[in-house]
Amino acid sequence: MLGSAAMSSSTALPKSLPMVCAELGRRAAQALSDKFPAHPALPIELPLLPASKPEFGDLQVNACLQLAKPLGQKPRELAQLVEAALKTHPAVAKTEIAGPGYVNVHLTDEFVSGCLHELASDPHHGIEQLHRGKSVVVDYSSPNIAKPMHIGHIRSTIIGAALQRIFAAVGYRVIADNHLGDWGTQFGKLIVAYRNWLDEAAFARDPIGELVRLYQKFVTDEKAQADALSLARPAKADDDDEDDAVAEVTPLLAAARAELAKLQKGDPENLALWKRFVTVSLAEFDKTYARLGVAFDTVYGESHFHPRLASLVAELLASGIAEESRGAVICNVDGAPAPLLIRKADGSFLYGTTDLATIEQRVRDYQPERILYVVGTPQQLHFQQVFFVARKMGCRCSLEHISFGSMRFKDKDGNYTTGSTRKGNVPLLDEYLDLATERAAEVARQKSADLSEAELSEVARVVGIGAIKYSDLSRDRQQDIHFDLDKALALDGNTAPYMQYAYARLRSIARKAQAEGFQTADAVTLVEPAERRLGRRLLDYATVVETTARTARPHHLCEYLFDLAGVVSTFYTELPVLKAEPAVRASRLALLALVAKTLRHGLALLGIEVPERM
RNA sequence: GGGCAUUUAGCUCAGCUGGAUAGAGCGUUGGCCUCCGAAGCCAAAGGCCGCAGGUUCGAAUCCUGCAAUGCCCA
Repeated sequence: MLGSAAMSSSTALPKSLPMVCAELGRRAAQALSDKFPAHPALPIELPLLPASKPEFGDLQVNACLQLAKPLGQKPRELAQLVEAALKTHPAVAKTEIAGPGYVNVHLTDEFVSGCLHELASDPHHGIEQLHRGKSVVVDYSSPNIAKPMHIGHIRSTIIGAALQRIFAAVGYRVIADNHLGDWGTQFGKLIVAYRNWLDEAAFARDPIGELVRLYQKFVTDEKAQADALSLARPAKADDDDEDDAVAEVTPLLAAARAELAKLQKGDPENLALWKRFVTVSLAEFDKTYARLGVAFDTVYGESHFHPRLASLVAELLASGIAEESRGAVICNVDGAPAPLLIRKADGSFLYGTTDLATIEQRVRDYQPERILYVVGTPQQLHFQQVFFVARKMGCRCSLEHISFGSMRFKDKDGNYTTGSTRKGNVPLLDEYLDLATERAAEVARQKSADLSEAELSEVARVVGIGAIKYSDLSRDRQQDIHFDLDKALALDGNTAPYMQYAYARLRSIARKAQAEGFQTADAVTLVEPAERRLGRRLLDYATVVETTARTARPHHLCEYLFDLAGVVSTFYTELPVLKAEPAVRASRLALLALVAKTLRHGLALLGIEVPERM
């Protein structure tokens, strides 16, 4: 094996930040293992981290502090070995040992400039296609048939769609699946209500609205029947599962159960009605998805898996994964407080049963490396159970619950409470999008008087929808969301419009340059600190996208883009571009073009469009 | 009762596998448009990182206990 002196003879400059980090990390590790051969504490590659402050340079090595004890050395002495190995690398301008044993690395401007040049022509924008040949399933949105999408659906839809694009950007084959809630006990009620009380005109105008009205009429009328007969009813009158447990039934409930049983046996008339509910609901959902720029690869609703459930349960019983308990079929789950119920005593199946059948199909059809469920935190136990059983069934892929917190709404007193669709204090998704677009239009009319009416409405759409998406994506998923309509619709600060504005300004500068016939340089020259900082920051993009994909946390990308927009805003207020001397101007135009490209690319991954003018 | 999360500036939130003096946005205060777009830029004030122990060269980050809040299961 060659020593570190031989390794440093390589002359080719690496072409990306991840590449140089890997090379430096190997060199540093090599330097230490030359001194301490085959020591177990030594890794193959020391991690090179981004510098925690600009004055510390570009990269830093902290590992000397950790290795000091196992190697029995003083941290600073190890740091000297590492520093000596790093400072001869062609991409390194300067190194220094600081504090108790940090090694700070400053990269050369030539290296940064070379990476920028590479970036400008790279179709993947510097993002390594590390996952080519692997596939990932993203299960998201999943609204219920015959119910409108409300604001609670927005997180799953927007986060899921963003992950769909982000995974594709790092090379995965992505299968986005909308696992529709299209099968359940509510359809018995809906069929009864539809046959008895349908208002054709209302249904033609607003099919989901009419289905909701019918459903609600069923619930109130049934409740009235129960009261008249003095029958006890559970407190949660809207919970279909609760109704199943009711022993003394009203005529309406009896009818609903009968229709449900017919539907489940494949009665042609009921099946046709059910299909109608599905079709009209999907048509409505598709309108909303189009507004949001969301597109699925597959829409396998729960009903798709229904034919498989009985045999699946039988197989699980036969293999001993499931067992009978008080008439029901359950799967015990190690470490969970409760087993997974897969068949009730009355013979009906549950979400968990469908979920297992779904995993089975996905594994068979796609052999995915990962399956992600973009579903709220309340489902946590459920997924813990389902994943455990799926693994017992032989599923080897990574099953991940991409959870997010519950929505809490501000009430009249300014306190946050859990909203309720039934109380009607939860905005419908489409109305919310309308509201945001109107708000954006007001601002646009005020700030951009020179735009035509057509341009204005396009800007309002892009900015309004973008603001909504960003307000969801920029928060880490896990926590509850304190939803404040005014804040969600705000267009200043850490918001999509801030970045869209930066983009529009960059485009404006580029247009003027083109009109003047100014040249854009082939390569960027970094002279001023603000230039250097901006160029350097552009190189982080690829790593950020990779981190975002790995952790499935889009807010990392949001944070980066917001920071980049801030850095470029400072740049163009501090430094002249069009008025700089020609050579400097050409370089800055190239730099800004790259920033614009990065902003557009990153925002596109989040599903946010950018306006050329606003 | 059992389980899972959360607690960081007045408010809403970042803080990647432990690393150098804890960061944004909003709000507050003060500057900047005869100069490529003020939906912008610059600056200031504002913190026992829930509390108490522990682990170590080093803890907002890891461990234990406690408290508060939220959710799930019966």
